[in-house]
Formats: sequence, C-alpha cells, structure tokens
Amino acid sequence: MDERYFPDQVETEVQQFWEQNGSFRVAEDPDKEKFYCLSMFPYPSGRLHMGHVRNYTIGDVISRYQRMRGKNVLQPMGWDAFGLPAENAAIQNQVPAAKWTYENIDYMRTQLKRMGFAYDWHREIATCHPEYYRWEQWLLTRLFEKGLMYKRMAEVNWDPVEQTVLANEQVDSEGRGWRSGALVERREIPHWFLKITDYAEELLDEIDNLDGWPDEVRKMQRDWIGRSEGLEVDFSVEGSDSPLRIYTTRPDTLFGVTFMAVAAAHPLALEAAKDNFELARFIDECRRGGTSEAALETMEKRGMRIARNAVNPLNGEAVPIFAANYVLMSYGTGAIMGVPGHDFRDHDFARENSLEIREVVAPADGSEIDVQQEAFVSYDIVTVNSGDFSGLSFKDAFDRLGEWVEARGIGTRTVRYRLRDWGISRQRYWGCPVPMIHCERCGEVPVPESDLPVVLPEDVAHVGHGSPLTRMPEFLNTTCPACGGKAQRETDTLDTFVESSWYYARFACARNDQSMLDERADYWLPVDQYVGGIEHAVLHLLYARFFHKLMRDAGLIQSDEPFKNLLTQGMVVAETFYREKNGKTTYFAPADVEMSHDAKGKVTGAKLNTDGKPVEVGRVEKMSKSKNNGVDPQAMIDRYGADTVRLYMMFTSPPDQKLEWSDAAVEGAFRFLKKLWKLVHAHVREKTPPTIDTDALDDAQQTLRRKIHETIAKVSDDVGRRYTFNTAIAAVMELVNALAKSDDASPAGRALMQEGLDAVVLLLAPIVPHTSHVLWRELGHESAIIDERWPVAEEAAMERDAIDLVVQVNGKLRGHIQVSKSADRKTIETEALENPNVQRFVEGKAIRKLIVVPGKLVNVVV
RNA sequence: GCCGGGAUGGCGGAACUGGUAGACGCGCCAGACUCAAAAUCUGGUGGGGGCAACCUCGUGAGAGUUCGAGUCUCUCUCCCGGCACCA
Repeated sequence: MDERYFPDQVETEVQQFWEQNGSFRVAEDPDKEKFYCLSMFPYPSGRLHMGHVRNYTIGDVISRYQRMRGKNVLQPMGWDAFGLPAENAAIQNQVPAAKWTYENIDYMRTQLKRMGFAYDWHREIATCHPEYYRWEQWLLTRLFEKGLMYKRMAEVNWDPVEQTVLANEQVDSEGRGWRSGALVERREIPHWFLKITDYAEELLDEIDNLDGWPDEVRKMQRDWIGRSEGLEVDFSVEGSDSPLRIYTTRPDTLFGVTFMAVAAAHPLALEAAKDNFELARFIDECRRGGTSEAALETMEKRGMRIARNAVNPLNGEAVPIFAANYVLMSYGTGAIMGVPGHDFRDHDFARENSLEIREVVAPADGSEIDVQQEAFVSYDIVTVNSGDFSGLSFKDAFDRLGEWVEARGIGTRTVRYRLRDWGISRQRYWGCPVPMIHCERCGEVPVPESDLPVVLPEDVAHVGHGSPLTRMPEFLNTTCPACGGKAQRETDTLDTFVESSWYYARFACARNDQSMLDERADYWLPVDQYVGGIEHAVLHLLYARFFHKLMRDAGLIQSDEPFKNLLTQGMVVAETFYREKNGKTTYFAPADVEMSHDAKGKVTGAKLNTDGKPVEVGRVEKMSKSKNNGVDPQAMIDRYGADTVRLYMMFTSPPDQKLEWSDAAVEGAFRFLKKLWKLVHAHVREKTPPTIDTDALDDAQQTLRRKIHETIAKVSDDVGRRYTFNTAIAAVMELVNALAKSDDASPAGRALMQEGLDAVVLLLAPIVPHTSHVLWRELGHESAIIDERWPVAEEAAMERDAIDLVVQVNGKLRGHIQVSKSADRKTIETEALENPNVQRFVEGKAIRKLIVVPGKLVNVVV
C-alpha cells in the first residue's frame, strides 16, 4: 500500500472491478426485499452540471446504503431527451437536433460513469428513441378512445414578428418575445388535452397517504389542485336572453355585488364592441402580453364598461358590467361577480372605477371594520345588509342561499378544482409526434396500433422558425385509418412532461419490445426513493402521479401511486463577480477571480486574475450561464477525483437545502480522505492485531470503543432515517480525529484501531465508494465492500456509568455536574445545589422551583 | 399577485421532541518542520469585559407564551423556488 492517496488510480481500478463483475446489474428476486431508488433523469444539455452531480450523489448514497442493508436495489439512469434546447441549438448551429442530443448523451454518460454511480446501465432509456415513445403513443390512442384525450382551443403566446408560438420562458417580464422584442399576443389555436381533472379528486385525496413526501410538496400539490366548494349563480342580463353565470366561493357576500366583470374575449364584450370603437380597441389591447399566470396576476388591472347591466337575482338590483383584462375566458365561466367590500382585487377595481363599496358581512366577534378603507375577507363572519339572509354565519348563509337559488333553477352548489386539464400539444419539432390523424370526413382518428410508432423524422432541415414537420409532405400526408381516404397527420408534438411521466415504470422492463410494461413493473413499483429538485414539486410530480393512475386503469400496473418516498434537493448556488461599465454588467467566472481577506478572514475584496484589477462581489445565485458563476464539475473531478467531489457535496449542506459552492471546502474534503488514507496505511504497516477482548479494556480504551459504536449508531440514524448526510460525515470525522489521536500501541489498542477503521470505512462506503473499496481490502478483508453488511452498534459498548448534567439558575447556564446513571431526583438536586458557581447565584434567594429534566439538566428557579 | 420555503460566527453549516447556541469543515491567527515555499503537524478562533475563575451581549426585525425559545404563536423585512409551453 502506498502511503499517498492517488484518487485517479484508485477510482479507475475500482470502476473496472464493478464493470467486470457486473456489480450493479439487477434482476427480480422474490426472496429479497426490493428497493427501487430513482434520481430524476437529466435533460442532455451537453455537460453534467453541479445540480446533476448533487442529485445523483444523493441517490447513489441511498442506493448503496440500502444494498448494504441487504436489499435488492435497482438504480437506473436515462435521458429526458426531447425538448426546446435541442431545437434552439439546431437553429443556431445548423446541426440536427437528434445528432446534437445523441452526442450530448454519449458525453454525459462517460461523466456519470466517471462519478462511479451504481447504475444498471442495461436499462438505459432515451425518451427520443422510437422504442421508448412508441408506447407513449400507444397509450395515448387508448386514452383517446376512452375519452380521456380531446381537442379544443387554447391560448398560446404568439410572436407577431417571428410568426411563431413562444414558450413562457421566451417571453420577458414586459411581455416581449426574447428574440424579436415584439409585444407578444395571446392567440387561440387548437390543442390536445388530457383530462387530468377527471382524476382531481383521487389526486387530492391520496396526498394524505403520501407520508414519505415532504410536507411542503404535499401542501403545494393540494393548493395546485385547489378544491373549492361554491355556488354557481345566473345573473340575468338586461336586454338579453342568455344569463351571465358566475361561480363564487363566497355566496354569503352576494348582496354586496356592485359590478360584474367578464373576460375581454367574452361573447358579451365582443358583441358590445361591434358598435363601440373604444371598447374594441381596449379588447384588442387586452390580448397583449404573455399567458403565464404570474404575468396575468401582476399586470395592472384595467376594465371598461359595457353598455349593459346585469341583475342580481337576490335583490333585483341592476349592476354595471365591465370587460376586464384580469378575467380570463379559459378559466371558469369567463365572468366574475364583483364584491369590493370583501375581496381585495375587487376593492382595487372599485376604487379605480368609482364603484360603490358595500358591507354585507361583519366580524362574528362584533369588532368594527371599515370596508371603504380595506376589504374584509374573513370567514368568521355574520351577514348584514342582506335582506332575509342577514344574521347568518358563513356556513348557514352558504346553505340557505344554495337552497334558494337551486329552488328557483338559477344556480347550483358545486365543487370545483383549480386544476385545469393538461394541454399536451406543442407546435415544435423535437418531440414525440401526437399519434393522431385528421380526416375531412371522419374527424380526429387515432393511428392504429399496427402503424405505431409514428416515427419523428430525424434528418430535417431547420429553416426559419416553426416546426419543419409542417413543411414535410412525406410526413404530413397519409390515409385515414377509418375510411381509407386522403388525410393529414397531426404535426404537433407532445409536451416533454409526457415522457417524464412514466419513465420510472419503463425502467422495470426497458428492453421489452412487446408491451409498454410487464409483470416486472409490479415487482419494482412503486419507486421506494425518488430524488430530485424542489422545482418539480408540482408539475412533474403531479403529472407522474396522474400517469400512474392512467396506467393502472389501463391494467398495466396495480399500485396507486408511483413514488413512496420523495427527497427534494436544494439548488447549487455560487458567488457572482461583476463589473459595471456604461450601464452594462459583465460577469466573471469564479475560477478567474481571487479574493482578499482581512486578519479575521472576512472578505474585503476581489480582483480579476487576468488584469489584477478589482471586481465587485455580487449576490450568491443559482449557477447559470447568464451570471457566469457555474463551476464545471468535470474540472473538480479531474483535479480531486469523484470521491472528493461526492464527499464535499454530501458534507457541505443537508440535501434539501441550497448548496453554496466553495473551492476551498472541496480542498478540505480531499484533505480528509488523504488523512484517512494515511491513518489506514500507518495501521496496516504493522502486523495484524489480535481479536479484541472487550472485558479487558482500560478506561481510555472503553471511551474510544464507546465513540466507535456511538458513531455507528449516529451515522446509521442520520443516513437511514434522517437523510442528513452532512451530520453523518461530521460524526465519522470526529471518530477519525479520535482514532488519529490515539497512540495506544498495546495489542488491545491495535485491535481497537482495527475495529474503528473497519467501522469508518464501512460507514463511508456509500459516500466514497472507490476509496472505501480499496481501504477495505487493505484492512485485510477478502470481500468486496459493496457486498458487506452495514455495521450494527453494540449496545454494551455504548453504556455509561456517569452522566453529565447541566445546571441552570433561572434558565441561565451556571455549572456542570456529573451524577451516576442510577442517581435519583433527590441526589441530583443536592448535587446541583452544591455546585459552587450555582451557589453564588442562589445564595440569599428563595428557591421557588426545581426543574429536573432526566439525562439533560436541572433548572433552579429563584 | 397567489402557493411553498429560508434567514444562526468571517464562510458552509450543527443544535433531531421547547432544555449546554456555534458540533464538523472552510477561512483566518500563532507556532513546529523547511534555505524558502508548498504540503503536513500542534494550538487558538462569535462580540465586549476580566490576570483568572468567570461575567455579559448574541440565532433577520419587533412583540408574545414559558422556569427555559434558534426551535412555539403573531406582525414585519429581505432572499429563494413554483405558477400550467424551460426542464
């Protein structure tokens, strides 16, 4: 064994060992408890970034730990390979999207292998392969036949200059297109939808059962689905036969309606605009800007009167109708009732338009409010100024008004969801073709199973904008499967969230070319541990849950939910460095900047290496191209090896918090591995120690042995239950420090060193698998460490005779005492009061109370 | 705007169930080794006071509950994630 630690050498050797032994290839084994650990698969953008490295290290540590616990562990990897960046690269560099994607996959695969992740590569999936997406197309045709997929109009961002549809990301905060700079318009085009709303209730109810998920993710999903109970009510419109239907969750405020608002695109508004030029112009202006909810909610609320009134059915009052930019045709009924006294947005709108603000509910506790100043929105109310419905609680008002409108046939009590059906159409090229055919005679016809897959042509020319599929007659023209006549293929492709909604199931039988899934899916599913970024808390995770139920109801699998346990990891962030010149900001890479410190280590400034002149130290932000603050993991791996990068990632913060990059701290992780290596080297240089005689240890040896077993217990709990790998590593570091300090050369001392180092190497095996593999062999073991069992702490070794207690006076720490493990309360109290420093603070004062917290502290209240 | 999360030394973080604030690591300071540097090793390191024992202040701001609050409650500030076409 060399005294020095050469990570490259170690890692190459160990990775070869795994490769040659097929160490991570798994098959179904009914005799073993299975454990399916999955990390969210990457988009093949070109190179692994730090977020990937963090994500996959967490998943790998959990996988390796579970393997050491004796489980049959599946950990697969694949590529979320369709998407916008490939198309952008294709247009920019004139390189086919397919070629760009496959080359990226090849490079990133070597990077993942270099990190030593324990993947079963035989199950690798790329979603852009027809072998993968054919099954997705197959399922969609089934869903169409079941009525779960349908077509209707939907709004998109339309760039009037580029004549193309833009993603929300491509529209800036001012509502302009990212390349053209033109004001974007909302435009309606036909779209395919999946009926996720049919599953709203089940998706909501089952959140209660997801106890392995973080609470915040469950909260966000509940809110996203947004179940509400309310009342639909018809307001008649003067001079019209068709009433205006609205939905409200606050029927108790119906008597406070002083206006109505409809979407600018509402038929009522459009009709009124015919002979009102100003209104027509307003409606036109309302179409400007992006479609994202954030854009709609933050824009200035504007409205214009329509020359008609609506009539409140409760009190027969006529109220003005407005066309408003904040009411959307595609949400709800496209019309709302305005109650300025009891809704913030309506309050703002009423003030701007000088409308009446009326108080119709008052605080149940009788306190004073002034709705002219601020809307009162509490549910803890009593109705006032509401005719026969005055004096009621929220619930009573809700029930009585519900009965009232239902009896008259002008409304119904309704349960509604905020969740909307999932629009899956994209007017883009690099995606899975929607397996539908449009026939003039037969309408929308699904592609028959025998004609699947509809293969996306990979060799295409990207000229200008929009999808090249629409300009390819050989793709476009086909025959109708129903009548045999001329027909056209759908040229829209699918939202890439569709592919990522079921890949976790396909890993169970990735090479099956006969069916989408088979019985192996039921062996492996649900995923026992899913690991990925918190940014997926709602969309991806909700769509995957939805797809799981779709596949269940198609008879493909039996479980109800895809992911048993979920770990959401935080972002990787880093400092930014910049200079401002003529109002333009230039960012500099952290690698090119040197920091200066004062005598206490506080940062005093930074300068650029190339010109030696100062740069500004900016905020800590998510690593990104635009801020130039990314650190390439590859450079770190080349310099320190995969184990150091893995150790650093896991040590520097808990997985669910953000991770702030620091070059210096990576150096620290490397130092620790070197130290451990040297410690093992120094130990194995001597002859093999005898087996330990635990009854013959002196006090110091017993203390060290207790430390060994306490560390095993702590690390097992931190890794297995808490997922706080940072504290697990800190505990191992403490143990290594204790072992390094021990200079006990006696046989028992040497035996203890062996026991301690064995434990350290086993506990670190999931985190630094290469180094552990080699050190385990050096410590005299024949087996490969990946086949070893996780160590178990010995209770007897952890027993203590005496415990340390803290003594407080009035809650302030004043002394420490040591008492026997079996000491009773009386003895503890006496000991505590005899402590000299405690006496100083108690002297001359009356003891009011003595609080003894067993095993922890004594608090003397004087 | 709505939903969710966060804020603790110079820095990353620890304190798990309301019970010793700052584990572990980085950085910094001092020393050893060295011609010198790097590497390595030893010691110190929240602010203020004190020769010391110790005292005192201190967990984004303000209030509250409690014998005791980083932890619970309320109000606020700032930062981050998501908002349905980035993935």
